[in-house]
Amino acid sequence: MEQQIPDRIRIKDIAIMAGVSVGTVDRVLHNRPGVSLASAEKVRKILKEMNYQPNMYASALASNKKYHFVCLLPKHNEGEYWSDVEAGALQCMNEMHDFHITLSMVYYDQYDIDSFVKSIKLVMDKEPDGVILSPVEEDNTKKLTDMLQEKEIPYVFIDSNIDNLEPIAFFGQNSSRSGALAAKMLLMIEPGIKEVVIFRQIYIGRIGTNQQNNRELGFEEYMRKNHPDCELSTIDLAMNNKEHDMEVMRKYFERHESVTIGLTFNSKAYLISEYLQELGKSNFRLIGYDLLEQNVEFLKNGNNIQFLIAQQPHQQGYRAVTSLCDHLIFHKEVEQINYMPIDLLCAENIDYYTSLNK
Amino acid sequence: MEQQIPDRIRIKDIAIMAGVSVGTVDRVLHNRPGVSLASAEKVRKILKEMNYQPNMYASALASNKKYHFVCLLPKHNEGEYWSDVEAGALQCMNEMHDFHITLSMVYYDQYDIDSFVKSIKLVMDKEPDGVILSPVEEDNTKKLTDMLQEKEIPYVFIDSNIDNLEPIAFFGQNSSRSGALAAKMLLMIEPGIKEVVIFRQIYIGRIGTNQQNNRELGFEEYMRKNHPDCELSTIDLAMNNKEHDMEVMRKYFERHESVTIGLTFNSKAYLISEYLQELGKSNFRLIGYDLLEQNVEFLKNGNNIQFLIAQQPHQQGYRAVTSLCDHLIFHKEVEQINYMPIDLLCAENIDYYTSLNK
DNA sequence: CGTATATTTGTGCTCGTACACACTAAAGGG
DNA sequence: CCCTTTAGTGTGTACGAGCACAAATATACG
Repeated sequence: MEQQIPDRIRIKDIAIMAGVSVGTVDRVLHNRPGVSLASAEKVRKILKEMNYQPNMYASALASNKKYHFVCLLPKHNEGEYWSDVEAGALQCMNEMHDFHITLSMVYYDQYDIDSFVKSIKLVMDKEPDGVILSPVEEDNTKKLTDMLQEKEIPYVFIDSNIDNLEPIAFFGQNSSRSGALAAKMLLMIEPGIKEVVIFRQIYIGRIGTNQQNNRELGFEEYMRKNHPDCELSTIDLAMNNKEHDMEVMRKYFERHESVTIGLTFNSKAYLISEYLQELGKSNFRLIGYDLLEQNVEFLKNGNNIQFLIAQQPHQQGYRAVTSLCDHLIFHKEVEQINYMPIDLLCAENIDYYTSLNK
Repeated sequence: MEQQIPDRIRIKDIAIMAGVSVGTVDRVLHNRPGVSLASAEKVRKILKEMNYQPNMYASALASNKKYHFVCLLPKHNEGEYWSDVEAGALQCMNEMHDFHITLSMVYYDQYDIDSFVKSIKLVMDKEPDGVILSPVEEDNTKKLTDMLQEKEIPYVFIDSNIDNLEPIAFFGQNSSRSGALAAKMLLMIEPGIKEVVIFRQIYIGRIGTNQQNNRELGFEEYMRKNHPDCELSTIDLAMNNKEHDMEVMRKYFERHESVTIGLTFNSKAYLISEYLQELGKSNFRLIGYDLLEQNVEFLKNGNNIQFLIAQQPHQQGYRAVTSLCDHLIFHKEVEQINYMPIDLLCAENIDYYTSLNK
């Protein structure tokens, strides 16, 4: 009925047991040269036997090593998706401050390839000990990661992963699976659905992550398997040009009067809801992504948005910093592929979600 | 585009600025006597101005204080709900080990009032510095909390809260709200539903938490408001007496042939699914609670269970320990009421949930 | 065999905080 | 006026680990 853990073994204890001094144990622990093979093996054996775990607080205190991390994210405004990621990373940095960690942000323009390429230099100039980034497509991302790899600087991917590159960790959602969940909820809302529309955000010259695409692919696959009779139509929107978008919407609904349910695989559900309101379609139902303040508001008020699928961006940022610390400071194994939960929010459970994830 | 935090101010720095020695600053920080009013105020002023934050690692290192926590939970088997809570608490203890924290478990029999009363002495005998418990009904819980309060031992409630008592923190779900979510999902599965059945777990002489009841109440209220025409029937099951339960089920379905959807507000959905299978009702649909291994298995395989509502028990245990540490060691404000997220799981998103919450 | 040079091992100070103890200065008592 | 008391203040050591440097031992070479 009880569980206790004995007082921890110190370097000193190991030294005594091995019949050497703390200095020698220290050298073994840090793989520093200047230890005879005999001593080294004796110490290593006892370390293993005793399952020595360093007191990382004492270690951080004694160590003068400073670690500087750089976090490279798309430029964003307050309240947008990326600001949650950033907040998570900053919070973790603050909590880890006594381990001599600092973190600086670098931003690139998601819609401008040059901007990312330029930011590579900005990142390298800071001589980081670790980098967190939201990757763009493979070729340009590789330009950065190759430089990092050469200098043996570990890096972490956030949001989307690239198979051929080797981050120490990736945090993000399994997009195609979350698309499947969207499909499942769609079929719950309207089991016999005949036609559904996907509101796409289209960028010109975008160096986009392919989250949106993968979600859509996962959605399509699920629909093909479970409800192949449903017709899938799409609307391509700019999302930053209201006149253009409204025109496109109007045209679409002229020919598709009967469509009353739609999805959007980006985070702009609130915007589409605004469009829909303006078109007098307040009964149109939407499934969207990400808990932007505006999305949440529309979800709560029952304005079109039925469900939002979320992926704990704050946690992603937080854990990205954590994994760099684990890797560099605590020398712990770091799990490489970390899929975040696919959270399903509606008006009934949204209130208790946000409180814990900020 | 950059954010840095300056090196932290130390006690030494404060001492110099205040024109006193570190000893004096130390006395002020710990509210120890032996400081003149003038010095005390000078130091306090500078502490505030400089927003001094102690290096808690150095502090833990220097301090010889040991903290022993006791966690009082219902007796349980591996894989049941409470084992997740326990695992979370133990994990946190391990991570906090260098702060000289130990944790011991005490269990009581959920179905035996005496057992809880007896466990009170077991808890007190350990002379804990903090206690985590899953409360029973008010009167008996108060017997313990009064003793704790008298010795000024802080305590944390897990799972359910009791309004008149004063834990430093509570972690649990808003049960009635989660009942509302269950109702919402029910109405999605079958919008025009005419009758639904609630599978109740009935204890004889139980000193139960009232989670199950509150969920049911929340469910009923939501139904009354949004779909008053639906008839709500109930089946009272023992859940530990198959013959009896099967008999009750058979009788029920003789008179309610057409009911094809049900809910259970306890964690035994898998058991009901087993019963249903045996009755040849594989198309019956269920909404249940808590991610027991068996529940998850049935959810994945599509055996009756459509949705499971979860509440991050592991997190509850983890954060309960955290809040005791924050309160006792780090002297941080602790949020008193902490509602956990109401997580909604189905076959499509269950895989990515568990990985992060264990 | 003695000296120079590696190689290996041990010592001592440091990090920021806690706390016991030593010290100072002022007040009170004889 | 000296001695004790007490309030207020300062100092030194400890915590566990890291790391520079000193010390001791082993090896090489004339």
